[in-house]
Amino acid sequence: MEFEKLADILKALADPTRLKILSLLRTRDCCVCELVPIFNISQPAISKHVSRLKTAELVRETRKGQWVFYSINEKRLDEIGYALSNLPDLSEELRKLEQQGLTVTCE
Amino acid sequence: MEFEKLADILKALADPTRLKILSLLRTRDCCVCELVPIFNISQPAISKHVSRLKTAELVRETRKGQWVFYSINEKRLDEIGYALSNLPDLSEELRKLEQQGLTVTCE
DNA sequence: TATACATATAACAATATGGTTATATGGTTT
DNA sequence: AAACCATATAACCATATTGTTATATGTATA
Repeated sequence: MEFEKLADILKALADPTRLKILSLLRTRDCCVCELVPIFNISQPAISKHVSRLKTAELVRETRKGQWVFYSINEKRLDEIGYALSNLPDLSEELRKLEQQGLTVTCE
Repeated sequence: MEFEKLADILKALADPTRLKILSLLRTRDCCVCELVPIFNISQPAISKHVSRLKTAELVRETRKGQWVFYSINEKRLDEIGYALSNLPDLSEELRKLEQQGLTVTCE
């Protein structure tokens, strides 16, 4: 995964409210009106948080009557964990740097 | 790991420049003056990025003469991957919600 | 159809983020 | 001591983030 895209998904994860929402969704799918009383922020704030998670494909939504239920995309979460433990090999960049004589040698 | 702390570390990771710096450090330790020509941002910008990574304990620094070499803390990175795949169980919170009659049932 | 409820969007404010240039600090070398 | 090089910090700016309140939209129901 490219750095820009990985960074975007990490930004979606990098908020305590959104992490707690994801944790809650591990137990079961929830709709916005269930999440609101758990946090002390407004309904639009919760709505924006789940929307951010949806954009990053960390959750999916399903409308059921007047409610919209959100579910966690565990696969996406594992994908990110994997990407972090397997960051790309950039030794080629460092070799180029060396060819330009820009590396620091220091025994 | 608590949500606040995990979010802080994820914020440190959630930037393409910092992700690339971490990738470079996988190959070998680097000092700031080696990183600067790889990116087209200023030396102080790079300095602030590595400082952010250091605060999150994602890198460690070692002074060698006039240079400061940064090394990756792979353990920390794996820790985060693990935390993401094992978010806490908040079923208790949802049980409380149910007792308050705030859950939505919808067959 | 009118009303009610759940969710999303708009407009705004305060703060955080990521860059800049200028300058200070720490260590090396002449 | 003076000059030099690497790095960090300060002051600043533009933009992004995260919350607010007010309002629009979508669906169900009296």
